[in-house]
Amino acid sequence: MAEFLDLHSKTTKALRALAETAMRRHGLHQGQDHLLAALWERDGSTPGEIAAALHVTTPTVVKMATRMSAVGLLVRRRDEHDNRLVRLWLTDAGRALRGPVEAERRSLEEKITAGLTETELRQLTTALAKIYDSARDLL
Amino acid sequence: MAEFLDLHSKTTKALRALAETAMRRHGLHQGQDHLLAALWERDGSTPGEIAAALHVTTPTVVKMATRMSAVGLLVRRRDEHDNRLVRLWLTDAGRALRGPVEAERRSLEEKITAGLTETELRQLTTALAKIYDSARDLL
DNA sequence: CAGTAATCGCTAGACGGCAAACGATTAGGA
DNA sequence: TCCTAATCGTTTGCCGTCTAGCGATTACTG
Repeated sequence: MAEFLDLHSKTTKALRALAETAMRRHGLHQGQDHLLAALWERDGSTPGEIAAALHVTTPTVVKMATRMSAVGLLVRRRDEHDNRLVRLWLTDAGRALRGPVEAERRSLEEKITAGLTETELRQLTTALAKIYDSARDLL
Repeated sequence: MAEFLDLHSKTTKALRALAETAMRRHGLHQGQDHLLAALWERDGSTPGEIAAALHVTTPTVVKMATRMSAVGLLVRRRDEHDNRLVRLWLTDAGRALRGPVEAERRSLEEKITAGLTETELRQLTTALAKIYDSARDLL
């Protein structure tokens, strides 16, 4: 009964736990690395843009930004031309995490996929992408 | 950069959203169907047992049980022989959801995997199981 | 040009999830 | 037998996530 969904769910929880302990080593909470990644890619993005990039709602980004701002990873600043907008800017501390965090993430991916051959991994990625597309269509 | 992890993360969010709207049709919140499933399988389980079955911590089950008890899906009762234990028992309302919820879950699984051939689905399941095993080992 | 509509970020409140600490009960050993 | 250790459920507090609703600013339209 719902074989794939159950397996996916279990895997998700295990991967989340791994990612969490990995990121905690750098003083981050689960998901905060993704927010940072968005800023590493485009510093000064707005909460709305980041939310779209992370497949998350705006309030989620707002809350995370507040906490991350409190620990000095980024700063909030209103846009000069459009006063509705807020832009998030990395601090030196936020920028400094890029190397270590990206390495950590690559390392995790490698460990996780170590048991698969190249072919298996390619097939897995392709099939999972199809699942993702189906899910998006049903949304 | 972390190709598989990113894809998996996106897919998880999409599937979660789908499962949530599906279960909301039956008045349930995300994950509550799993707790019910554990009781359908073995009514009178303890929070600890359910937590283990769901790959979740005990406090999570306790909170969910409190809410689900408030809406009349189950009842709490202390074990007669061991007063440390609490057992969760389904109400008629909780039992009545089994058919519809299981059908909903099967339907979702079918829709999600409709784009894959039998072979692709089998390969996907096998590969994902390997990922899961790797993750568990690293935990 | 004025007023309405659209766009944004934010707050409030709820839920699933976790770790840590607490209290009560039972089991086991000196 | 009594005292300690193990076992459980629960509480507390935090984080990520969502929906709904609010307030402010900008854009558009008559």
